[in-house]
Amino acid sequence: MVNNLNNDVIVKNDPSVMNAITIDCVIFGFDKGSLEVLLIQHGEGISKGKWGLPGGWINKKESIDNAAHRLLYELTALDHIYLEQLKAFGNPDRFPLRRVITIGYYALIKREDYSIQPGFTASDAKWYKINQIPDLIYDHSEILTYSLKHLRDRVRQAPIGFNLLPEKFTLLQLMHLYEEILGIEMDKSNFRRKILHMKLLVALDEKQQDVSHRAAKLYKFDSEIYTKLTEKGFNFEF
Amino acid sequence: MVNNLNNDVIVKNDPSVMNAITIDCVIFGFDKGSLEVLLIQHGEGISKGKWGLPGGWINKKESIDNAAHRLLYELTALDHIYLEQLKAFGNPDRFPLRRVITIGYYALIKREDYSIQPGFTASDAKWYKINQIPDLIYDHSEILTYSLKHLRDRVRQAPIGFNLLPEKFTLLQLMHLYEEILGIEMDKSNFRRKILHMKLLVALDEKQQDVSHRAAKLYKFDSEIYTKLTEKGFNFEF
DNA sequence: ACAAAAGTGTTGACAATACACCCATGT
DNA sequence: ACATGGGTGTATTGTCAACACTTTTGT
Repeated sequence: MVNNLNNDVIVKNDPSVMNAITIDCVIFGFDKGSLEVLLIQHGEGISKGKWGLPGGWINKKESIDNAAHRLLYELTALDHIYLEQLKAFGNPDRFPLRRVITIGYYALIKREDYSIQPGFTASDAKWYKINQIPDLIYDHSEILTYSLKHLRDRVRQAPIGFNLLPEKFTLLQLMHLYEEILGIEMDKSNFRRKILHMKLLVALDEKQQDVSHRAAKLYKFDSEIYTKLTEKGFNFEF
Repeated sequence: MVNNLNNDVIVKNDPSVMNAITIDCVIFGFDKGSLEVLLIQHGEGISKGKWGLPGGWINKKESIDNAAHRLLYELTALDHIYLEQLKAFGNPDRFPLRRVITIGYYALIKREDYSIQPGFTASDAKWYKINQIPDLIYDHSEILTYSLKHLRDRVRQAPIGFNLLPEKFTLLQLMHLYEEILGIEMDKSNFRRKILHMKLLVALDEKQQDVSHRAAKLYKFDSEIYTKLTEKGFNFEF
């Protein structure tokens, strides 16, 4: 399932597919305090053995957003994923065989909802910590760098970080997420005040289980509240 | 010069050109207190007489950014323009004849540097005030709406508004620009304090000429200062 | 003198930061 | 009892918005 997404395996002549445009996805996850990216190893073709971003071709009859969702579903078996277009990457020589422009997307997924199925044949899929990324094929490093920068900007201006966490989370987990993504240290007390003051979180009647210290209260993000607040002019900012 | 940019005139079979991807540019200008967009009227083809965004095809050997710059130069004869990619638009039926994906760009130009040359034959190019836009071909309204939203976001987070003003401007001109783009009213005194406090502007030893009231001091934007400040962690924000 | 816009000063409300401290719980 | 993280309180400083006021200049 994974390896049919290697977009250099075959130069497509399938007429139901656009043959000069691909989609590449940067899929972010968050696990044990680290921001990670899902990479796949190409099993065949000119870049056999090398790692790259999961991607694929666009069908003639689907929108590009649809194509991205479809590819993501084919890869992770996850639906209703947070997904946004980054931008198009179009250096004339980015793809060695011929001129192919790619449209970058990035997705945020809850790691708890997803377990990797290793691909067929020689292909492999693996999570890499953001500071331990191997050399990538084509211009995929550039795409990844761009998406990381974009994520850092976005996460400050819209409440999208929640998409990386489980449904229920503690305030400190949320803070650690921000610290990891932004690469800064934050003050516990001030973070609590700020995030609670926004009233985007719903406090649950539940606490952490099986922790070797005082259990923290669990919260969840309420996107309805957020929608209502933005309509009133509220602006998320970190 | 203008009408060869109408991207529906001929379905290109030229092998030196990518034939399933175009570029469309939203070109913003600012004149007499109004935000405006440059539109062109198609002279031939299926959408003859209709207005749309200037756009064109991508040469096989040029990057997409280059293509956008080239098209912009061909259209406005202006060089060194502020230009940024918006995103790709790819609904399967956005273009009536066949599947074409377009990459949107937006540009900010100083109206004083530019005077429209009317196109050949029946084509025309014209500035439209942002709230008097006619019906546009294809999905160009969507692209314009998106770029306007994007401009409003961007202008708050980076000092790009200056690209719409003359080299030398007064603080009130700058404020009116922000008011027009953001659609809000601002306080003169607070605006001055805020913008001067950022120390991005250089006060010139010059004043307005030929005004029938007290002449205001002229300022210019110094992008070097901005670069240095951002390196130190400064963050433009409005 | 007065209109029109330039430019300054003051205030109160509120948010950001730093930091000290107490609380609950498992080992 | 102590380590670990959960959670509260406070004092200081800075920023934002509202608005009243003075200055300059052309007519």
